Amino acid sequence: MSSEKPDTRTRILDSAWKLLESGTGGEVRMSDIARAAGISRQALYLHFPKRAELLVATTLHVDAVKNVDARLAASRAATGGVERLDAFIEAWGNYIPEIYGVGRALMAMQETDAEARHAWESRMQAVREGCEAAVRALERDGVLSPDHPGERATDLLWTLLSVRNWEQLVRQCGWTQKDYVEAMKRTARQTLVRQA
Amino acid sequence: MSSEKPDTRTRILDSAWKLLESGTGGEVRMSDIARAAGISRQALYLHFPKRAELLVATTLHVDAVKNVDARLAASRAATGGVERLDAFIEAWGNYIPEIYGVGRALMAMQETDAEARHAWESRMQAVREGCEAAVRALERDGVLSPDHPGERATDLLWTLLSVRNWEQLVRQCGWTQKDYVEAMKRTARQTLVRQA
DNA sequence: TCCAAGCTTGACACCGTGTCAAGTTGACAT
DNA sequence: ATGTCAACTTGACACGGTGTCAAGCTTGGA
Repeated sequence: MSSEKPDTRTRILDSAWKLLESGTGGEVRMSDIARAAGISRQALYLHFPKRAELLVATTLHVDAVKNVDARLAASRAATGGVERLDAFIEAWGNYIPEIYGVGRALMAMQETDAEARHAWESRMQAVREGCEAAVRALERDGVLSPDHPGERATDLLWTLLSVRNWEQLVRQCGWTQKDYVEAMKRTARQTLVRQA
Repeated sequence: MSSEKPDTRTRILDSAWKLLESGTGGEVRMSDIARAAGISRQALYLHFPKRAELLVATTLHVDAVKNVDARLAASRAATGGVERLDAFIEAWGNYIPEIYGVGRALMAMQETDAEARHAWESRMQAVREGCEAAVRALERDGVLSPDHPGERATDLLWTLLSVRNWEQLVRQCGWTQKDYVEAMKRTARQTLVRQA
């Protein structure tokens, strides 16, 4: 990793990201990425022996560029349970479109490639933990709805905030990003927060 | 269609369905289906020239066997808006696991195959219409939440009841089917029905 | 001057889909 | 018996994408 010259590697990662983001419709092939990075297909395999590895590296690269960790962590600063829930949904919800292209490719590979599946799952783990933290904050404040015992509330929130749901509402139904975030906040509050 | 002997065709469809349902982990290949049906791979292509066609035919076959239309239609019998919402969620929610195997394969092909995408979308159209009908019933009763103008309520319900969400909650989080249906009913009521 | 890293080109194996040609089998009609 | 037709068989192959391998070229540093 650290022994490698950053130049070419970064160029590859940037190209891959750009191609995946623009979502040309068809799948993005290794040869496409190589061409975009200005190297041969075989040289690309010198850097990333497997397609899945390249995809994983690209997500990490995007994460770093987009300051994902920092943005998700910041949402934990809110003191009140409900405010924290809102802040988390806002942070993650607005992050989805920025990583969607890469995530989409990783999700598509999940079905076949074990490595890709593992990568995506561990990636989602961060989100899962964010959901968990938000639910715990609600619990601490005594405002968590009694409808969802155990981990159910976390499961539900996690599912509600899935990339697939964002995809459906924003890409297919044509919602704006703002609409999406507001609706998710409202829905989460209605289902997870004990009603007075 | 009608000119074809039903025997082999049905055997193929049954085999495909069974293989897809059992979800062996890996993808189900044409050769797997042919072997299961007791014919050669090439003969399978005689019946279904494209993989997507076979998948589409299999879904229709499953639909027919499972009486999908009848079950979804029955949910419209409920008079009250809220009861109809409940009935629809119950009908569709309990139908998901029965068609999941085939749907999964079709969803996986969506990314690459236009025919598969179209088939899946037109398939989901029936669900979408069910959601629409349920929302209209709420509207007629004057109990639809004012939070969701226009088609938003339908979009939200449709997304909530997506196969992916079922997959996540039941297959990944380990919810029981009953838990899932109850939670969806509750969530739908909390978000779509005007709170007193 | 030599070496090594990083790249190049070209060839190829593997796998799954889809196609094609030629031969086999069995039912039915004359 | 003979013909014929449909459904099926085997075997071979094209295509596209991933991943591998070998051999040669270029460039910078000791």
